Amino acid sequence: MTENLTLQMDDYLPLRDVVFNTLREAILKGELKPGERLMEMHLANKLGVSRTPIREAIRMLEQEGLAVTIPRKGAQVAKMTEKDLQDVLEVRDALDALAVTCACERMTDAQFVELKEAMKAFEAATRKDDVRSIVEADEAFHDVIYAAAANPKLEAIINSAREQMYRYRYEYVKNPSVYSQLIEEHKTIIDGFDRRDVDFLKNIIHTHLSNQINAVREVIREQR
Amino acid sequence: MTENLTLQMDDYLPLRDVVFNTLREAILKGELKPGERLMEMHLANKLGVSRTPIREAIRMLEQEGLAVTIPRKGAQVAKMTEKDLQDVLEVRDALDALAVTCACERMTDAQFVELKEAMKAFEAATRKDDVRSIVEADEAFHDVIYAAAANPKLEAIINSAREQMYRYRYEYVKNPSVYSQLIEEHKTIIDGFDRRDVDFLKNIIHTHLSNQINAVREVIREQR
DNA sequence: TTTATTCAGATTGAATACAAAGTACAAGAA
DNA sequence: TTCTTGTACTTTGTATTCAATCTGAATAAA
Repeated sequence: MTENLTLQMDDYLPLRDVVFNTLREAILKGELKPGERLMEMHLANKLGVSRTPIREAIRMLEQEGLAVTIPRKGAQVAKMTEKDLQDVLEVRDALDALAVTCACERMTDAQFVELKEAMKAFEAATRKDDVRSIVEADEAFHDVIYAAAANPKLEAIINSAREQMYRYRYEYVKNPSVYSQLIEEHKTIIDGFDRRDVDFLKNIIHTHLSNQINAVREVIREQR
Repeated sequence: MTENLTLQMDDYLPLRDVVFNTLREAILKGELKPGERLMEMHLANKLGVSRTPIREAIRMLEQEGLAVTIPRKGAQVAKMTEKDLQDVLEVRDALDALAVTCACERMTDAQFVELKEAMKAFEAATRKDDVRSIVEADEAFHDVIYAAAANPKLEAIINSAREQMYRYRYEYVKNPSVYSQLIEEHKTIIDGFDRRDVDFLKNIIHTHLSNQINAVREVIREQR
């Protein structure tokens, strides 16, 4: 359990949402580790709220696939097996293929500019060598593509899919040797959009994803 | 030792789950209509429980996309616009394509038999002319395919996607004139699996899905 | 008439209280 | 020793309570 779980009091947001965001972040960043128990009283004390908003937040995490509850035993941070990872990546591959297909058709010039800027921001983040900003910059880059796909439902589903592997992704990005490769891939993606070459893009995205498998797989192996 | 004390402790379900299932069913069957308010006290009285499990169930529905909550105003059954439907179908098309691709590779002989049986069950259900059993039989048919894909994550994501349009689907299936078409399509799908013809299957599934669009679109238009 | 304003009732948000079940561990029996 | 079993303690499940906020109708003001 992490020592400094503190609530980000973005007022006028119900506590359940604040708690949800806090726990979600903690899980994705690895502060709450897979298999770790989510005890209501403990979290309530830690966050200075009652059990009620904690419980509601847990129900939400559960539905997101980030927590698993066993009745009368409590919740814990969801674990992910290698098979789970494989499965999610299979899905993301298909969804990302759809996303680039849509984005290729629908991306506006402004969004293309945005994508190039996100690319630069990512490059800058890798130079800062701060894992958190790198992950966020990468996320932002892909968000531009998802937004360009102009399909909010797709966006939501991709987000829930990628969320499930993001905890492991943090570990992946911790390794500076992958930075240059990621930058290269992002550049190639921009090139693909420039030429509006759907098949090329699908390929790149596929590579981009599968490159992550082995590294993340390593992390999962360790955790057992 | 008492050998056959079949303790069904396993089927104990917390009230929140019972409530969740009940509300979910009610929404999918159209008993709770899009836009209808989900008032905690009201539901609590109706179901004979306190507000606590109701609130937790609402949080779960929310995460499933079946309800929308406005802080301090309450929850209501999620509405779906035509655009939403289009978007979800686009996603389902991609996911179902993945599902048949995987299923084509991985389907066992036993599962193929199961599929043929699900087909017969569906045909039988259409003869009974009971909307609920028809929808369930159709669901079961596709479940066999999803199971054969051997990817639980994919299954879960497809389920959440199709759940979002199932309420409208009920309306679609109410029209007996589509029965024969559905039966025909199911037969063709079985044929495709028999020949292990992925491209053919993707095509059929695509048709199968897009056939639903107009009918469901009609329902959505009416509701405004 | 129309527009503010106030206030009571309705409804949600959060905390607390109590009940039921699970867990851990020590004492005693085999 | 090892295995029960009883018991105190934890933790979850559900209900209840209290507080905050919203809604809408009645009233007052323009």
